[in-house]
Amino acid sequence: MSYWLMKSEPDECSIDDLAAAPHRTVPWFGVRNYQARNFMRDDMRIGDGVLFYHSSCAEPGVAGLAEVASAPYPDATQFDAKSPYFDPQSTPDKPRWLLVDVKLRRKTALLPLKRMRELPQLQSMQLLRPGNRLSITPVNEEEWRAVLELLGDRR
DNA sequence: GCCAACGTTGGC
DNA sequence: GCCAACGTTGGC
Repeated sequence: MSYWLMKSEPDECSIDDLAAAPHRTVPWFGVRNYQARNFMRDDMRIGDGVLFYHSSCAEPGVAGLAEVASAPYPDATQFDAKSPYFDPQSTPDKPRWLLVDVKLRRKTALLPLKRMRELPQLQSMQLLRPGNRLSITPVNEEEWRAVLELLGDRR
């Protein structure tokens, strides 16, 4: 069992969009970074815990808890010439970009990035490293527990 | 809108 | 294979 933090721009897919999706599940499309892809392709397992993070918005932070809900499979948007995520170099028999489905466990009170930066028990998180841009980062068990504790009784 | 960080591209 | 230029991310 592993844990992850996955960034989503609320304009694209917010925690409420995830809650409203069929089966409260969305394909994590649009990742075009090899490191992030490799996490989905090689390291994620169904049932892994996910911190659903709102980025590029007024109040960035963890907005809910989710889980990995599928094995990796090709991201359909890479074959769609009209999609901003279109990749002309990718072919259906040799897809470059794989994704997993992500399923909501529960929406939480927002744990703002600002607050996360202040909490000593979260300082090891990759998210907080200066210049971190990776949209998917591993979360270790201590960090996961610490975040759960912070979110625990604020349903 | 600025800018730091860093991934990607392409010339050599 | 190096590395400069360029593009993107994302907080502020």
